[in-house]
Amino acid sequence: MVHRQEPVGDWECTNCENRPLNLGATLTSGQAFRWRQDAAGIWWGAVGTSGLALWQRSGDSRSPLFWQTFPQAGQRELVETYLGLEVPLVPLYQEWVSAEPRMQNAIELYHGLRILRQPPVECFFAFQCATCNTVVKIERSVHRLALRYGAPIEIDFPESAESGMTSRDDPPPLTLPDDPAFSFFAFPEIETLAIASEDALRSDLWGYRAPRVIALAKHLLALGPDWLANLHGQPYARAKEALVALHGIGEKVADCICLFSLGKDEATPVDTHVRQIACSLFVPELRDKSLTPRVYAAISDAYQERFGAYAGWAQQYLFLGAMRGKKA
DNA sequence: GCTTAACCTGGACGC
DNA sequence: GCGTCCAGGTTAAGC
Repeated sequence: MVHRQEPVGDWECTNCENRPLNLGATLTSGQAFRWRQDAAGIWWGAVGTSGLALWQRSGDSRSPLFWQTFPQAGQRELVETYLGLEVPLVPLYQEWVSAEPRMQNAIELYHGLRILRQPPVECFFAFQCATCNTVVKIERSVHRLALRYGAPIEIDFPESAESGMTSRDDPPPLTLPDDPAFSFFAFPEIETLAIASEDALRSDLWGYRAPRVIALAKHLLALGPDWLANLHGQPYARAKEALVALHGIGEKVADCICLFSLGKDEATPVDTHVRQIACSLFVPELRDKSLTPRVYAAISDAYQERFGAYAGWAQQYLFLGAMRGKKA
């Protein structure tokens, strides 16, 4: 990885006029853990074996999305798929508010928030780290895992561009910060994780989750290299059932994998925050109940009955509101 | 079928 | 400075 302080390429642009996007909320809403924003407001991250730089006018969900991919330029489909830009949000907002008027505030706050379509392997292992942990520490652990076992992604363009900010609506020059935090690595292969060192993972703050990561990688290898990716083509219920059958995967993590990487838009991961929201809005009778499988199912059903095929998307708006409210 | 404890770690908080 | 609590869960044992 070569750090450069001169521009590394031209921005490309996707028009978001009819597809609102809230880049900041989407990348910081606890779906993915390896995005970093530089001082110029550019988001840098890795998707598969590609590096991405993304920029949008702050606070404007209808601003065009400016992007660049590395080392191969022009991967528009990768960018649009990853950000779930094909989903028409505005009609969904109308449906959600009709079903639950108290959604209006969350929609206004996070207008353009989208569910990511992440590579399944990264999502699968990143959420192993989420058990009994904080978002800051999950980010640190996942970043260190990629740093230790992932392949470096070159962000080094042969043709540098003379891009300059000509108005406040233009993106800043695309310049990679000279900071190790902005080094990018592909997420490790399953084969690599299967022979990873437990001690190394523990030193990367994976704690008691370290042996589970290695065991799950071995299990995935035994199931076949495409087993996880093939769940994409299965119905939600079947995909979740297959995931929960793995030792170490519970309902919540299975739903996270389904929603954030397998395209199961109706999946509603029920964590402590989502549960509290559901009990305050929809199912107060479950407020004092333990989160048994039956209660988990009742809470999931409450979201899915109200918000239908995109219940997971709707729930993410409420979840982010709860998370941000707690931080504030 | 429900409750409880154990599992790592570090930041927040109270004293 | 130190002790305690808690954080986007899962599992297994005990009742």
